[in-house]
Amino acid sequence: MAEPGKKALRGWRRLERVHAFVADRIESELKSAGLPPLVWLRALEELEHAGEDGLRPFELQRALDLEQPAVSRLLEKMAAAGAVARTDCAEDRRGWNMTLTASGREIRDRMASIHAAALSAHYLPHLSDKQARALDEILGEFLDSARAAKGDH
Amino acid sequence: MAEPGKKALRGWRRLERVHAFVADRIESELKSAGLPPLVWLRALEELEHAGEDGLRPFELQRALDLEQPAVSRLLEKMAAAGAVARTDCAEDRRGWNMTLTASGREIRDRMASIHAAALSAHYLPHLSDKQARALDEILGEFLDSARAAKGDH
DNA sequence: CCGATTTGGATGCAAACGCATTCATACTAT
DNA sequence: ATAGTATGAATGCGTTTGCATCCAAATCGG
Repeated sequence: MAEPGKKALRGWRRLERVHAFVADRIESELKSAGLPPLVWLRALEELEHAGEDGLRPFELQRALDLEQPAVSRLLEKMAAAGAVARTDCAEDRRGWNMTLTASGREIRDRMASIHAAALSAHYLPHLSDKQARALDEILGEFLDSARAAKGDH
Repeated sequence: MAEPGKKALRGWRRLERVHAFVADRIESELKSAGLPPLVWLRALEELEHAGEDGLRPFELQRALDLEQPAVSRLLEKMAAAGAVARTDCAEDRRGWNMTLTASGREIRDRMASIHAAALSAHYLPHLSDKQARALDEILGEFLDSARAAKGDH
């Protein structure tokens, strides 16, 4: 294989570092606020977005791109914490619908607030508006292209 | 706090997704080639870059931004695999110098090759040259800015 | 010099994760 | 109907991680 462009490779390393830098700070600020890890926020947002009936575990799995046992255990913990409720699933007795509870919404709000604060403190200050827009656009096109590549197997 | 710009926040989410997408593929291609995880490559590269005397564990820790026990165990495994060697440290009898072995260089080469192939397959194709350059530059400035922010405590 | 503190590194333990397996239900074809 | 397969979800187990602690050597203060 031809050696890939130096600049492009360096870009990937930098992306790794930026991700590690910001993700680290988000997680640690959630933790020091006594809140669960970031993946809960993703899950709670998916459930909120899904509306009344909630989601089946396997739907959440696809949305979050996690391994199946990870979802199983995540939901177990979230249910134990009262953030979600299992309701019987009429059309498939193997599974359940997981729905957001009032307490889950409260947790979601507190997490979202810490999350936004962490980004305001550790992400936004390091980008100009122009850079932030360019980044968003480039990464958006990356993801579109990657999804297309996955599509045509 | 004021609500941060929508575009900028979306940019962060996208960065997370791109990172997860590419990192996942790198790790899984290393694994299916029977090679150790990506962090070994980082460590081996640091050691190579450090030259003759190698590095102390705590130096590696700073370079890789890992927790101290993680480095301790990583080096334990790398030593067990013959990729690195511990040599006594003259100037501080608490620690060692870790140096690269011939076998470590060989592992490094094989990992670097898989790594480059994975990026060629899963990262580069989704960016134009222009986008890759822009990304590299924006993230470079981000990291400079972030480092500066850490510097002035 | 000598006690107190700091720093480099390892280790014990509990929680988290990845993988394979298992169980139950749903689908499919004959 | 029924055998065979495929899918949703949970669980057991070995490995990895994170945190706190611990030990030893180095540094600092008197």
